[in-house]
Amino acid sequence: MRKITIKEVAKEAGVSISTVSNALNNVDVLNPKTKAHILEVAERLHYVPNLNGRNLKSKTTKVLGLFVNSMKGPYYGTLVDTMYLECEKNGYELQVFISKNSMDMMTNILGKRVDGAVILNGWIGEEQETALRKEKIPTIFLDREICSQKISSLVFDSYTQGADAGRYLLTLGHKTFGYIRGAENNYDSSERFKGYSHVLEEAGHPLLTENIFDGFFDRDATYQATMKLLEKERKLPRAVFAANDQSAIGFMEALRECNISVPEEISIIGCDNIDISQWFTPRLTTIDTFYEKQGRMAVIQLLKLIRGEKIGTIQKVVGKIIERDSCQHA
Amino acid sequence: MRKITIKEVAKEAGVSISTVSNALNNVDVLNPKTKAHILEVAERLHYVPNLNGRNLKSKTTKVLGLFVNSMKGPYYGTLVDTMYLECEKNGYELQVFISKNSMDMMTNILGKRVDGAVILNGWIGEEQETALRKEKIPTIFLDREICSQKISSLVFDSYTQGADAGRYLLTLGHKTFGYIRGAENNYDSSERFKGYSHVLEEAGHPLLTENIFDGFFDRDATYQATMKLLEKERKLPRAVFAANDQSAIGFMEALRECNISVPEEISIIGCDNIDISQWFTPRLTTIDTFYEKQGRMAVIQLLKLIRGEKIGTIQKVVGKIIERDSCQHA
DNA sequence: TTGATAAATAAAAACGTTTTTATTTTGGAG
DNA sequence: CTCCAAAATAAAAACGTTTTTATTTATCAA
Repeated sequence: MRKITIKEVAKEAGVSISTVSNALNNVDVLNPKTKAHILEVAERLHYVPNLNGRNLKSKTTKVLGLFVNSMKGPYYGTLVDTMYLECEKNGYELQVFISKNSMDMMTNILGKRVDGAVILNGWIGEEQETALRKEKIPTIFLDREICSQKISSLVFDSYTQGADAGRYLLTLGHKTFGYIRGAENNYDSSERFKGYSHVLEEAGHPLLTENIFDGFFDRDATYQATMKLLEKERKLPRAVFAANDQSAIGFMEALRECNISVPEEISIIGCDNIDISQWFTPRLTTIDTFYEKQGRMAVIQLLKLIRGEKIGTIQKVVGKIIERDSCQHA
Repeated sequence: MRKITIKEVAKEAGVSISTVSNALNNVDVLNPKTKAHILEVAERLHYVPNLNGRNLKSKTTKVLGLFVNSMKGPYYGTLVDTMYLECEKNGYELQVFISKNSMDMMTNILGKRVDGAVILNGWIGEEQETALRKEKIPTIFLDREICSQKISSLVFDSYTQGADAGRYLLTLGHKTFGYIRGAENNYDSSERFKGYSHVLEEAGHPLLTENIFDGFFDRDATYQATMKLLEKERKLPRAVFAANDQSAIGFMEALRECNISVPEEISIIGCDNIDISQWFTPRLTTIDTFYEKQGRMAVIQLLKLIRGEKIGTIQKVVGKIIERDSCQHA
């Protein structure tokens, strides 16, 4: 049994291939009867169009691509699922491209495998940015602020989140502060740091370098680092802001292990409001970044760029503090 | 500035397009000097091959596809990341196709967008299965047992997992048992159920219908369902097996809310050994399903099918009980 | 030098579609 | 009937590659 192409369908139905194509893409130029007949034949032969041929000629794929270098962590699943929902609503497919090297990513984008791209944490540099700009590929960046005709940014307002966290802890009367930072060179982590430290500085309680800890956005890494820290018997700050909830939780786990009680001895506020933060004991005070919303907005904005309804902009999603049980007055 | 195709590169380099193609795909039939020159020109013009054209003609994509209907939950991230690693090692790309309808999925597979497919939870039926078999598309199923020339299954030995859980709880001397099942019609959930209930039955302590609870593999759903259940003041079984860790944790959270202590009043064993199970209090006794291993094995097996080195088989990954703090003697 | 062979390059065909252009068929008005 | 326009269909071109086949150029033994 040979491979069924549009040619076989045409032959079997006794029409030309262009007529089959028209029937398939419901162009309403056909006699309804012929169309029905062709569709019946296609169905019977189990014809499935070759997407490479189709996409090559039509220069469109109806696919949006999400480009990431990993899927680990509670964040991605939600992001993908909300993006999918919005794509489906608009007749687009969603495909996720995993890649730790920016070349594969660029090949897929510039090689026309998608109509538009959402880039989360490709380690892409100046060169790739300009390539995307020049080729006018509709693109949304989730991890940096850049914008051009076909490129939009949709980032968390991380600076303000940091500032809010700082102000909140100050309101509670704390005087010594710590920060658990995320991955190096990460936009969100460094913005949160800037906002946080700026507010503390202004209030006359600057963040000391020795109180900046590494968490890498990771629960386990933070746990390990904190345990190591605690071996040294050094004095900890009274209030801590973690760059994300996972770090906050890893931190609290280490503290619990060492019988340091939260929030009595240390207040801690996280960021992201991931599912688990409301289940942990003590329930984690955190900043809701509305990251489910981000996925939806990214798709909506990307479709506008594709359709040419809008040119690129930089949008910032503001967060909101969720008060729970991990912070208390000094 | 027009779009750069292989034709532009050929003209600029003063050679034919077939020569450019040869240079690009490092076929070693070219004069090294010409090849270097062509590569230099391609680089300078920022040439990127159109993947649709390439894949159309060459009939291969060097892409493996993972087909799922959702990405939520701690399981997927790990699966994807381990699959990616194995793909990369073998010169393949990994792309994840999200889709809640089986048609999109089939279009992508039969439409030749991937060289092989790993199917996790497409709701695919008889018809799709035979289509895949007939077309001889290399495929790995992670959610059912089927096999043919180009189709392999790689499932958890869920029956044995269930039986092991049952035996373990029996060993601890328990007499009344419960089961928190997963999504309806789910292979793993029903296999675990079969193994579990069979062992209990044989031991003379059959699982009562009233002690089968709905968890849908979901922490929150299980929590809600359990809270509802506890309103009724009915007697709970002394030992419970949950179809996955998330359910186990949702269950324990509800119990804690109602001041029922684990493991003193109820012993509970989960399944999967997700990250969080070792962090939860009490630390969850569970069955390690080695699902990171599954991702790697799936890719390895799929590549063998693609290369024609092997024909389809059904493989079962056996699990192992991890004893922690959520179970104790009756 | 010549001729044969190998090496290097070019030309043409093919992949499976959609799109553009051309042709045939149909349906009325006169 | 005949003719013309509209409707329906078919033919041909195009999309950007790789692969197959053909041609040119270089190499070297006689």
